[in-house]
Amino acid sequence: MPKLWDETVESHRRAVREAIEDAAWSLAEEHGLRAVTMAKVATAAGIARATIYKYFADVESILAAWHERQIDAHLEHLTAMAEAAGDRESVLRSVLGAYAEIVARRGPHGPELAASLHRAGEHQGSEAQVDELLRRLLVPAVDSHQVRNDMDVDVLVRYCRHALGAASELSVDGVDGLLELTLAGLRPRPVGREPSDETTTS
Amino acid sequence: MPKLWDETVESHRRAVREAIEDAAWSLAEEHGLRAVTMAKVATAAGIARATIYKYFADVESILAAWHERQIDAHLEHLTAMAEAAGDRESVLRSVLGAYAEIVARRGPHGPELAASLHRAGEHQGSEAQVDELLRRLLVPAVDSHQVRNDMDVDVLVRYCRHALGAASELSVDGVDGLLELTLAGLRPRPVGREPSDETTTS
DNA sequence: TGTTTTCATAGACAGTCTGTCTATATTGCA
DNA sequence: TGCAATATAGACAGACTGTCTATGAAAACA
Repeated sequence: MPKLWDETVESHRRAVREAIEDAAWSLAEEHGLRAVTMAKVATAAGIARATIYKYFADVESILAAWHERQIDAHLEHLTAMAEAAGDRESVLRSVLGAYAEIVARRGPHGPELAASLHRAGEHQGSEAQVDELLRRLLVPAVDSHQVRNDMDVDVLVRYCRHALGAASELSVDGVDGLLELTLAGLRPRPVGREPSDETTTS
Repeated sequence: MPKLWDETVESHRRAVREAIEDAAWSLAEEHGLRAVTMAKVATAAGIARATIYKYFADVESILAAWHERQIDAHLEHLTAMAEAAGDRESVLRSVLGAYAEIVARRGPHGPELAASLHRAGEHQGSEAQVDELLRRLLVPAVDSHQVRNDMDVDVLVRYCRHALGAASELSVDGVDGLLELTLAGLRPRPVGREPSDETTTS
């Protein structure tokens, strides 16, 4: 509910934009994605329906913008963590843990929204950026043999993101175990042990 | 395009149902979920718009039914595999591998549809059944110490399903590596090794 | 065979949402 | 003060929905 014309034009427009995004998200959260209409968003945001079209083309754009805002904030958090001091092992652990926590916190509604936005071509915005962050973390870890090197890094990255994505269905205390499992998958295979099948990397 | 009245009434209705479902899916695949309307589905299926309402209440129901049909077929396949002869290790491997392959084959459109259907309350239909299958496989494996037992089985199950879900973004040859990673996460921690931090499970 | 039941159909209907376009009013800015 | 940008209510056509007819066609039954 932004006041009419608060201070400067630019800040006003930004305030209205955010009010629209928040209203849309809150409607989606409460009544489901399908129930979000331009008219309801406008009402909830406290503006006229006609006005909303000067900010967004359709409902999807609104939710996509909201989503991007969230992602940006999360990415900032994760990036800061990735650049923090500490040995590679613990940095990797803390970043992956933080990601899992984010996923867990946004709950079951998160994937739903993300998937709906997927198709809108906004795919580049979120997962790809997480992937890039993970890759920057994993490459040196692979080189220094802290993470198995018998695998394409692409696969490692997708594995991490998806495995930790399970946090969306887990309670907060399950997340620790999930992180442990995921990290265990990354560890280099112990050499000279495990006399079963595929010892050679094929 | 089912012929008018083929043989018996029941088989006719089944044929029409499937024609509707297939038409809806093909529209969704081609033009996106949002573009699927009852009118277009009816036209594509070769029936009148009014008729379609005697089979399905709305677009979501149609896609949900299509999805369920696919899932059922896949689950049958996986279940057969799970009950096949062989040691636990290789059965687990083949079932997980088969699941990953299914996910990879349905491509990037799969998660999109599944997520949209999620919210419709159809959640019970697919993931839960996969989870149950995985659980039946994992519990004895945990008991016989072929899979780590320091973790809630629930977490193991979610981990498996999500990690293998990464196959949706991978090419077919990446799937092998993904399976390897996932299985590595499941293996019991080697006792008495790894003198780093968390040696005790705590 | 004729009768009855089941189904498909076209068309109409009100209701909702969309996207656009007015004319008018308000506010910031120079 | 005047100009440019914005917000607004209202109107509008178009699309989709869900329901309801009346009509006809095909199948099932006796």
